Parts: sequence; structure tokens; C-alpha cells
Amino acid sequence: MTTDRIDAAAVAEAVTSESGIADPIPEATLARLPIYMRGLLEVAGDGVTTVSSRRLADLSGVNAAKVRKDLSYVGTRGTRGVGYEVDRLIREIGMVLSGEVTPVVIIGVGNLGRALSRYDGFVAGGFPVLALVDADSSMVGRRIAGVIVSHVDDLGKVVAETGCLLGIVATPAHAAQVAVDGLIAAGIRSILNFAPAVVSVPAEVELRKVDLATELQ
Amino acid sequence: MTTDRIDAAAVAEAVTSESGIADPIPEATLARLPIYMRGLLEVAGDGVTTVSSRRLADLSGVNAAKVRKDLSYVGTRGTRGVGYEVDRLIREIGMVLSGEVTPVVIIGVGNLGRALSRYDGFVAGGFPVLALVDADSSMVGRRIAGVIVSHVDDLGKVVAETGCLLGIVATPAHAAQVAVDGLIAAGIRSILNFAPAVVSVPAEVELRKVDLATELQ
DNA sequence: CCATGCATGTGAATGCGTGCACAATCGCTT
DNA sequence: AAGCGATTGTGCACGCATTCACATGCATGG
Repeated sequence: MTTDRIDAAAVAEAVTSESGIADPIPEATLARLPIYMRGLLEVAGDGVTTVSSRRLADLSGVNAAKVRKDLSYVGTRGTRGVGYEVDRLIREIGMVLSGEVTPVVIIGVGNLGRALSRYDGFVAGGFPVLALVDADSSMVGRRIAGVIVSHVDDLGKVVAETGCLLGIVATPAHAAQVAVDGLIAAGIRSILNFAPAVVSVPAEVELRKVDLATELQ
Repeated sequence: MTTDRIDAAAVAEAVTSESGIADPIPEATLARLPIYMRGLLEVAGDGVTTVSSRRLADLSGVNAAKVRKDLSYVGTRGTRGVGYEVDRLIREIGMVLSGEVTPVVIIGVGNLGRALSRYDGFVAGGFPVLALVDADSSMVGRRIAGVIVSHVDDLGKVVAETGCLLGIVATPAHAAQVAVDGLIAAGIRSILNFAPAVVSVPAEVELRKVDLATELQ
């Protein structure tokens, strides 16, 4: 029966995402899943049990074919002639998104760092802040957004314990390079730099710079 | 033979002329120009008069070939073996960016909203305020900085009429989420949040939060 | 039980963005 | 004056994303 195939596909998907070897879901699709989720929760509130790709496309403001292709990556199978089961889709997308969680560590708990660590958008986007470090000893031990601040000297230990994969630099400009070097030494391979400074990294490290001043301009 | 090249050129010209005198500058390039501008202003402050694509690429964290291709769209020509003239480049990019005006709508005309609507920096930066809305009926109809205040219920209509692409939230904290949802429903995909509240948006919508308390420090 | 309508799932084509590689070209030095 | 090092400008190819179009397949009604 076809149910066997569906279950097998679901299990395979779960296994691949757990092992973290290769994620076959395109990044562009991943970025749209929260949008679909939003539309799904909306129609679910209306008591609708099935939704077509066309309807979901209209709700999300995208193309219907794109919706179908995206959902095919998720693994969920719809019913031809009917559409997709809303509850099932919400569960499937939820699992994929929860599997795409990347814990982050923030260096620097000044004004910027505190603002970032309290920014719920990170959690909603799958980037929970699990660790905070600072070079100022007077900050160590303080609790910000439910996370205890550690000293930057313990960065390697903290990263190892929390399993953080992404580092956010929120230090003053003059400390940015040191902070980045520390992150790299701790094993971080993806860095988001909020400090207004240009830093250099090895080729194998992915670095993205966020300049608030430029953004406002 | 040369016929191939002529045909290709004819096609390209037909495409460009089809869209009028509109800029053939790719969107991806347009998004990088502010980043280049920032690097240029930095080196200009150091008294440097010329900059190579390689140097500008390092400053901006992008590929050197990409920089050259982007600058070729701007129209500025560099000098082989030397590089680009910094002052000239700043002027050229500035002109392109000033031509890229993005009309904005401001939600909330309290103290903050009024201050923002009168802030000349927005106009200078290519963000003219074309619409103002508020939930308070006593505000509707008042003229602030040359713009008539509309009611928030008419947000969709106002946005459609003025063609606003960017929304600025200047409401009290408790109304921020409602304001953001309204903007998204109106078709806005870029939002600047000045309210001291954390709001959630779909991944498709670009949201930036500006915390004035931290900015002042 | 069968025909019919409707929606899925996907192969294929197109367009866009990126980056390599190299010829063209300029200023500088000898 | 002439070669040389340096840098631009761009043709080309590759990969990703988007969208079309259609065959496949399920459910419903008679």
C-alpha cells in the first residue's frame, strides 16, 4: 500500500535531518516554510481540514507550483484532486523547522548584545541564544534573557557545552577581530558580525556582516 | 560572423528600450551599492584617492569580479592598472541610490511618529514619507510635514494609492504587533520598527528594529 | 462500478546571479 | 621609448530558483 511508502519516506527524512549529513531541502524553500506555516495556522483556525496548493499559494503570496515543489521537499504528500491535510502539514513543517534550529552564542553583552539576546525574532527564526560571553568580568554571572553570562576566556567550553554553531559578534569595533578569532578557535564556522569593523577570517569560515548604520541608510 | 553579435545586441537593446529608460541595474547589484558606499567613505576618510576592485571587495566582503561587474552597471569606468577614483565613485553611486527612492508610510503620529515624519534624513536618504496613519480618529485629517493623516483602517487603500514599499512602526509598544500585521496585510514587505516592542513577522518580510534607547548611548 | 473533474507531482525550459579566466589597457620605471 | 607589473572589463559556464505544462492519480457522483 502507499501508506508504507509514505511512512518510509517520513522516517528517511527524519533520519537524514537527525544525522545532519545532508539536507536536501533548498535554502529558498526553507525560508518559505514559516510563511506557509502562518497561512496554515490561519486556515486551521477557520476549521478547514484540507487546503490546495492554489489556496496556500494565495495566502502566502507565491506561486502554486512553487508551493507544491516546496511541500514535496518536506516529504508530505497531498491527495490528488483534494489537496493537503492541514493538520498533517502543520506537523510536518513544524518538525522540519524544529530540526533546523541553530543555537547561537553572542559575544559582547553591551547595549547591542543585550538587545540582540532579547530579540525574540532570533528564536522565531530558529536561532535560540544559548550562550552569552563578555570580556568584562563585572558582567559575568548576570542573567540576560534567561542566559547566564560567561567570561570570554571560557568561550570554548561554553560553545562545546551548548553546541552552538553560530556566533554573533556584538562587541565594540576594536574587539571584533579578537572576538572572531575566539569564535573560530572555539570551533564556530558561521559568524554574524554586528560590530562596525571589517574583520578577516579563514576561507572555511562563513562570515556575514550586518551594518546597522548602512541598513538605516 | 558578426550577425550573431548584432542580433544579440539588438535583443538586449529591445529589452532595455521596452522598459523605457529604466535602469538595467540588477537588483542584487543595487542591494550591494550601499555596502560599497560604506567602504568608499571609509577609505575616503583615510585620504585615499583611488581604490582597486580587490581592495573594495575585501572591505565589502564580496568577490572582486562582482565588484567590477557591479560598478560597470553604475557606469563609472575605472583606470586599468590603477583602480577607481574614490570621489567619483562616491558621487556616481550616490546618484544611483538617490534615484532609487522608496516611499514610506508611518504608523502612529505620536511624538515619535511626528518626529520621524519631520526628519529630513529620510528624504535625503531616498525615503520620502508619503503617508501617515493613526488609530486615533482625532488625529485623522491633520496635516503633518505636508502629509494628511489617514485612519489606520484605510491603511491598505493608502498604501496602494501612494505605492509605499516601506513601513515604519512608531506606535506604542502594545500596538506594535497589530501595526506590523496591518502593514503586512497591506502588502508591505519591509518594516522598520521604532516601537520598544518585539514583534514577529513571516520570514518573507524584512523587519528591522530600531531601539532609540540604545542608539542614544 | 465507471467516468469525470480536479489537484498533485515533476520533467524541462528559462532567467538570474556568481565567479573564473583572460585579453585589453594603463601608469611607472628603466 | 619600451617593457613590465598591475588592474579593469567581460565572455563564458555553472548552479540555483522559478515557472510552465502535463501526465498521474484520487475522490466523488450517477
